[in-house]
Amino acid sequence: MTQDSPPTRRESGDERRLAIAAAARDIIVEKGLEGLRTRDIAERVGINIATLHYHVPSKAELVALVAESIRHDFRVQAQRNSRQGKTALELLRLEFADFRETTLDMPELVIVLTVLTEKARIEPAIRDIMQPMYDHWRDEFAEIFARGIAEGMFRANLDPTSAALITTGALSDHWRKGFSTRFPLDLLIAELERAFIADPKLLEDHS
Amino acid sequence: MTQDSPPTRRESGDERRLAIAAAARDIIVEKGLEGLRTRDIAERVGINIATLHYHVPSKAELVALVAESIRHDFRVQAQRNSRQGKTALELLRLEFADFRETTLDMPELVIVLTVLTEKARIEPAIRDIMQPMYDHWRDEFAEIFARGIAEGMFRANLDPTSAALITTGALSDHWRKGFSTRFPLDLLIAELERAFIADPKLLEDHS
DNA sequence: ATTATTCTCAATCAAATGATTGATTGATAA
DNA sequence: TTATCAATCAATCATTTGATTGAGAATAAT
Repeated sequence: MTQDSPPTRRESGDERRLAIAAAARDIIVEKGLEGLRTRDIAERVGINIATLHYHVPSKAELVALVAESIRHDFRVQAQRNSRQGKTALELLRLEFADFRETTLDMPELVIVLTVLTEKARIEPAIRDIMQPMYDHWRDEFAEIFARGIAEGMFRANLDPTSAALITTGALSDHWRKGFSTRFPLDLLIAELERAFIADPKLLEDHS
Repeated sequence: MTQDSPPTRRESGDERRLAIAAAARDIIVEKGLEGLRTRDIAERVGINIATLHYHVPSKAELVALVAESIRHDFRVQAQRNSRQGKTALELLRLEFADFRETTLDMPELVIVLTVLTEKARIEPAIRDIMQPMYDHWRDEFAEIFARGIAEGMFRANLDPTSAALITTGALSDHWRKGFSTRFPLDLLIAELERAFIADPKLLEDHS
């Protein structure tokens, strides 16, 4: 009776909230935000509904919790590779590599991001969390493009912000439509490079 | 008593279904798909819930009806301008103009499209309706790019499908984030042109 | 005029759903 | 040891919500 699976194991508040967020994300991936039920989350975590409400008071706060967990995951992901002493083109390729890794390692992350982005349109609290994520991503590209123009590597008539929006838009859209025919990401990225580079001869091929 | 607003004016089945779809779309824009309630639709149309169910048997069919109505609107929109005897660049600009018109005239249309695209991830019946729309849009761009390369107007190293995905992705993403800082669409489109054109000198400016 | 069909509603159901209550258990500090 | 707090659950509430029933009008067909 002592070696059995712990009958009433107790988790700390933070652990529980993490588990709740994870379960909620799983369900959002499976059934979308409409199909998200507090009962289902509680069941998946293995706790009572009342316990769920003890840790996360309302459903609105639950969705906010999920949004925060997404933001956290992206922050972690964004800090994996060093950005020191690299040319603009190298930085651009680093961004592309990061994106490829993320979509490969955690495709669900990207689905939940999409769902919450739509929710952000309606719920200001969610918007306040999601908006800065996109802004930051876009600004990163914009800065890379600006530097690349100064280096003479990218087109002189390139508008950094527009190019950044095109890039993030194309990448977002690519993963968003993961359900449909998955076009090779590498081809898309190669075309993006050609779109912004000053001279094709500058494009040494990279593995 | 005869000039008054008709007390029990009867609509034909088709008219009612149109009104129901329109009301549903309004509510989706306001509250998202989660906030879509049959009662709210009935109230907005001015009919009883039972009457709603008479015309549209279930909620699933209701969402499908909305999807169909979206498809219909896009079909109509796509056939406004003639595509006869135009160069690839002219065709590309026509596509851009169509997009600009649509997002200006019916921004809600685009919101509902986004919502249903997410729904399509989960619901095969909706996917079957939405998927061809995106495919068609992308193919249209791809064909324009292919022709433009043959004409020598677009870059010789351009991959038509990739370029089409970048274009539709960038445009989709732009309207999707309508809630946030609305970056000028014209700047985005101008950058897209520069990204695919063979020689900047070929870009005569257009009003 | 009579019949059939289409359209409409008041009333109601059954299930789902977010949330609360009141009590219990384990850990922690005094 | 005892008082306090954090974590948990069974039971239940109050609405919400998609859907149905059964009956009655308006319209069209014969």
